[in-house]
Amino acid sequence: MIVDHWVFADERPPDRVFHRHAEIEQLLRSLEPVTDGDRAEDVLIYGPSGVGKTTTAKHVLKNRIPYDHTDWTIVNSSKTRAGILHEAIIKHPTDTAVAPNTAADELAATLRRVVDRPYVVILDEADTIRDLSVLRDLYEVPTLSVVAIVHNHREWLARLDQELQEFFSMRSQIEFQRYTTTELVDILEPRVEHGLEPDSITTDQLEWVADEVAGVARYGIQSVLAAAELAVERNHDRVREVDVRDGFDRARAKMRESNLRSLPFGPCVVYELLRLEGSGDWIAGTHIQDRYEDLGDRLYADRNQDPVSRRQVRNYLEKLQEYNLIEGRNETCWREYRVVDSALEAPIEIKLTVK
DNA sequence: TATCCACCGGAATTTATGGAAG
DNA sequence: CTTCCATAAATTCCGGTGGATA
Repeated sequence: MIVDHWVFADERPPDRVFHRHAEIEQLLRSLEPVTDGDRAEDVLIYGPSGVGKTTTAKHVLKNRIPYDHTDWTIVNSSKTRAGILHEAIIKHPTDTAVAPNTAADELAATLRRVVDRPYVVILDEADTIRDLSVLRDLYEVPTLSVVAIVHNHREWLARLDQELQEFFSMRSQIEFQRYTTTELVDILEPRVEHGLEPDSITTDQLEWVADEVAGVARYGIQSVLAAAELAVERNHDRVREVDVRDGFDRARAKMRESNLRSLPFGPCVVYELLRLEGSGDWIAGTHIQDRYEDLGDRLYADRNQDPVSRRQVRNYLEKLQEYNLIEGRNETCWREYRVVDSALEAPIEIKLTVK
């Protein structure tokens, strides 16, 4: 049934980009000056997750711009001013060596010195950048241009200071909308063709998946894989309706599980506390904080760490929500939480002694 | 209705850690 | 070894909120 898992991996770029023609053309127009060796126009790309923003930007830079005209890179692991400048320097083809703890001003100077022809820096997940003044540093590099990729462009622009805000508002903004069902089917089909045996899954079933995942490609791809996996486990010779139906849950569960595994010990403790105390029911935020305080050192008994403050427990709860592991309700006072999947255990062991 | 109080979460500040340069 | 600069995590501070109490 499944002939190639890699086809479904998040990191795998698609063979071609579907249904982003208008967006590609618009991006190309902004980047056009680089073919004459000039600085490109800066671009703001926005839209929800999983709709091809990063994929499209990468595709355009990689395949649609002649390489001998332009250097480019994608920056997404760094969230601070110095981190972004550092990444932009070391990823520049001049291979400049620079220490990771250099002062930010110095990094900005180095970048200005090193870049002497068009250089496009893609700022992926730019809404998570802490210090947006880095945009000014980048702007002060004569031939450097920025492609910023964000979820909410209004919020992002609001965080900029007056001058930068005006600057970016004047530049081209490209909106990416959710894929329609038929568009998403076109995206799923080549993966199915290369990743599964022929006739493993019907077009109707793909349409169902595309519809269910509301235009989010990543979720759709994982759902197809999950359905195929279930079919294999159940000895079905092709994907059946029940496999598709259960595939959605499995896909979500897998995404949650990998999220949970990526979290450090502290948030895991709070997660596990909430899971064991609540068994799926809503629990007052204060109660979790109380329990955490009561248990105190015992939670960290076999670790070289101390328990953290109540405030930090609240930060953990917020983080767990971002990762879709828990839900919260009541915005102001009397906040309550519950785990999304009470069967999902954190990869740690804690003992809940007397209540 | 007026006052009180616990809680939430934003923002500023401190702490822990680590690499590089002097 | 000490100093400098960086980051991420944690703590401290505090204003807004809204139920509780008199």
